[in-house]
Amino acid sequence: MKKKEIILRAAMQLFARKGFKDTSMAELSKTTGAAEGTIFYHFKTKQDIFLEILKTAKEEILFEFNRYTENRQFETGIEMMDGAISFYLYLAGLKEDFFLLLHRRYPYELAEVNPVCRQHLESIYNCFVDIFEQAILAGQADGSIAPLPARKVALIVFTMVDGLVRFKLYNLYDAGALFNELIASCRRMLENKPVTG
Amino acid sequence: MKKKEIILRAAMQLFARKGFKDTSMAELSKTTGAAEGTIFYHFKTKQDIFLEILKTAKEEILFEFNRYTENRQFETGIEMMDGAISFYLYLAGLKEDFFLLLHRRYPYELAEVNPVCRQHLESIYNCFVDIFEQAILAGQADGSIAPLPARKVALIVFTMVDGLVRFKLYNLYDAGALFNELIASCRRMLENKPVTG
DNA sequence: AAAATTAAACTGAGTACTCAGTCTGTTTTT
DNA sequence: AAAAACAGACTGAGTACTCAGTTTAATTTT
Repeated sequence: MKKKEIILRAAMQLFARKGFKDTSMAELSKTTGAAEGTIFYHFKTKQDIFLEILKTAKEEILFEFNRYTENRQFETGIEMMDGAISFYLYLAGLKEDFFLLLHRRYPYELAEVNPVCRQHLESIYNCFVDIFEQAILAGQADGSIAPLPARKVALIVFTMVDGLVRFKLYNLYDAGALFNELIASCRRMLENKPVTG
Repeated sequence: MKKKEIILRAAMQLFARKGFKDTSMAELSKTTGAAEGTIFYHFKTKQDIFLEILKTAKEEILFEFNRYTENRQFETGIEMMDGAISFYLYLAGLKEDFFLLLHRRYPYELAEVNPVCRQHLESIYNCFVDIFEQAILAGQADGSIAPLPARKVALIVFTMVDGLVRFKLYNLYDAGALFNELIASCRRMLENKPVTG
């Protein structure tokens, strides 16, 4: 593995676990074995390291998302939603450091002044919400999901699932204990209840 | 207003908007008009300022919660839930800086090594989740809410509402546009559907 | 009521330290 | 030998916190 990639990976871990500001170049140099000069040879600034992490992660998530949608077939939209929630939680476990980073304030503060950062973040979030929206639209087509405003409800489902991830990352509650109830709650929220009579 | 209180209020605003680490004592000194020495006369360390902010905020939230529960009467548990959600969003608007602070990583990182911080945070979160749980229990007593595990579902509702607050605070989506749909989604999730036949 | 005493609040220059980023030079690759 | 990659000492700005001393306010003594 090239020094540049070693630096990127270590920086992602440190920025996620300790925060951007609380990670010094000296520390990054020490953990990677690369001299500080080497780091600044590959990246112009500390911020540039962060932006490249975000770009790489975005591409990896889009890749994982495509792999997920390709390999799965669901009977109904509501089952697709179960799968989407599971996928998000699976991804949060697979890329825990990145999700930790996404739950820090730094990316959003940078996004307010840096359009490149904003675009990366938007791509990532749109990708996530799209997953849920597509499940809802599919469910509405096959009749398993009620006729609700798809995008809005997708956002609400996203806040639920992402909130669970936050609980887990911040060690607030045992997120695993809530998983089944989360799936069941989503079903009650979305399911089509045919009007009788 | 005493210097000490001026310092506390300014520190809350700065810690919330800029972050704990990114707020220097020099800046706090400048915005309050108090010399740096004065700040350290009133607080032993920078961290102590944060802990006192948390303690004060906790007391204020408990006070607001009591005022809320005293002055309201609801017909059914499900209506009480609507009120609880509105209360949370109202509080998040009233004490925006504090909610910004609560959505930073610093409090939770400190909580992992500082038991006083952890206890303050637990009191605050338990208070919030209690509000939702009480509504669910009331609704189950009067038959308006389905027999679900009250605490777990209360946590899920909390993640939804707090997620909406996060959207608003981080300027990710227009939270106001989701309010009505959030209330409706919660109702679908909780409502008792009597079995016919 | 004026003066003397005490205590609390406040000040800002100073301290030791950390930081991102630079500079100069060496090694490795082409 | 030229170019790319690497190394680490160095810089100057910024950091939380200290301390010796000053100002202000309250209390006691005359």
